Amino acid sequence: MTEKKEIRTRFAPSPTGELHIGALRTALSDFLYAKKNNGKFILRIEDTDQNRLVEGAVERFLKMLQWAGVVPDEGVVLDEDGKVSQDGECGPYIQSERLDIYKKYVQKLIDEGKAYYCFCTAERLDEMRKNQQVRKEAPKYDRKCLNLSKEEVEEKLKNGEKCVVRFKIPEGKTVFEDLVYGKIEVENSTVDDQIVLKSDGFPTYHLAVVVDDYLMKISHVFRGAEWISSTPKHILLYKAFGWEKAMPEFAHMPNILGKDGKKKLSKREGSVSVQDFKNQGYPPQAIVNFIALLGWNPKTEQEIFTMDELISQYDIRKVNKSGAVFDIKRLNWISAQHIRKMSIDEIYNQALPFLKEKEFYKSWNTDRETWSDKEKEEYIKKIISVEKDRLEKFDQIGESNQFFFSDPKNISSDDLRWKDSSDEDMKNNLQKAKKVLESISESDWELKNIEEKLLQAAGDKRGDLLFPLRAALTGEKKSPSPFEVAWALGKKESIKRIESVNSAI
RNA sequence: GGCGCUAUCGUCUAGUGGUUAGGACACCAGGUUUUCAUCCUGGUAACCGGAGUUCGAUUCUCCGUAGCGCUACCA
Repeated sequence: MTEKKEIRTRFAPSPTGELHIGALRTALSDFLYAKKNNGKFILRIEDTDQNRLVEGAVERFLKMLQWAGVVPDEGVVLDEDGKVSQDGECGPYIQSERLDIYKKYVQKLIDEGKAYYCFCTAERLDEMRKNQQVRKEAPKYDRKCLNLSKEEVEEKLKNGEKCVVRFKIPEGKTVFEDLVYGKIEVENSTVDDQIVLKSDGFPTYHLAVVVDDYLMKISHVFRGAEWISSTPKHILLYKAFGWEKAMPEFAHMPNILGKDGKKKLSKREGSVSVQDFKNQGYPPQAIVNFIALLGWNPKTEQEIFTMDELISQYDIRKVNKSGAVFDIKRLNWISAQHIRKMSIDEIYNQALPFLKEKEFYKSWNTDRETWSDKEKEEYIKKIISVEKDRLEKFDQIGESNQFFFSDPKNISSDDLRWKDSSDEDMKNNLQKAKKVLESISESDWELKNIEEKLLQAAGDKRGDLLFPLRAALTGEKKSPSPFEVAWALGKKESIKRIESVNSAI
């Protein structure tokens, strides 16, 4: 008989800065839950504090969500041209454009005696709180203005006295079931008569969030744990409006903690904004995988997830209650796993912007005037396939294998030496390696062939042949295998490098 | 101070009224490998404390302790 309620989740950030990694996690929960249940994921902007607005923040939020693949279905979205726009039946989705709506509902509360005007000055409130502190009482508004007569209120309003509207918290006890934290009970007497409408005509968060979630038919509210103690205010507001039946489910998410394991992850310990992680070259899939696993864990022992796998397996009810420390080493590992699973083309597309910033790339690039773009691309892709299993994030591309982009640095015979072989042996072996490589035609210049031929020539004394070759090709004490390096470098360059080393020692 | 919440290896976590308390990251040691990385094998390492309930508590209850959050005309 009862129709199943449509699942509608929302992410409702304040445009006061960059998208925090913790906020992305909340948004991800919203997104995953909506997708799993065939629902809608809505983005609303909560800009009721006009003093803290940051220029361009909304657009940057949206861009980061898009990067992460956490894209809203409704509300404030990016249009085809990447411009901020709004889409949906329940708009506007920006709170500063909904002032009339809030005023109407506040008036309703006042008319029904559930809210009242308050003309107290900031000074008086400060004084009051100070005294309460001294008396070791909970700081709470003393309801002075609740006793104002109708005439007094009208008089003051007529005189244009500055005022706010407060919600009159009813007596009793508020109990609710949080999807993550379970049952939470609060005595209403410990809750302050919350300001719902500020003197500048803007609502506070508490009023706006309730009105909007109701009007936008939000079924589930996922938000940070810092909102737990405010939730009773919101529930009481739903009741005051008579919207109990439409009340959403609440799920509060524990904080992501910094290294000390106590405080919230903060700027002083490095990256906190999604933009920072993007700039460092983490693939978005890795960030999503990592934050999904922070405070949550599937039944299986699986560690690496695609977005689709997360959608089918993520369960908000299984999210942990305690905060989780952000462990960058684990992120790096997860990131490396994702990069390994990517195709060469995919890595190329994502890593190229990082490579282009590198000095060693820039000079290599200018030295390759005669190369076509296609030749360059092919070369870079070969390097990527060599580095693929060694990469944690895209900005590491080329970094530890710069010999691909410039001549190897000068190496001494000791750098070439395998165990205790003599200089003479090394020279002979380099000659031998060179001959082997020369015997492979350009069209047969494949990794498999190169490896096969070299191993054949080396017999059971692999190090004698391969170590000097590798060192000659790279000029480094450590590097990928000589097969891979020779293959990526190409026949001509490989032979050239062997020759130049051979004549130097 | 008041209110609320939390507590398993260093970290992310699984788990149960009786388990050798499991996995992953990190770390350490071996092995494979021409070096590096990968890969394989092994290892170190945890139930915050105290009572109570119970034949038996990491698990249930209470009390501590510690930490976090809220306590704004911020969200």
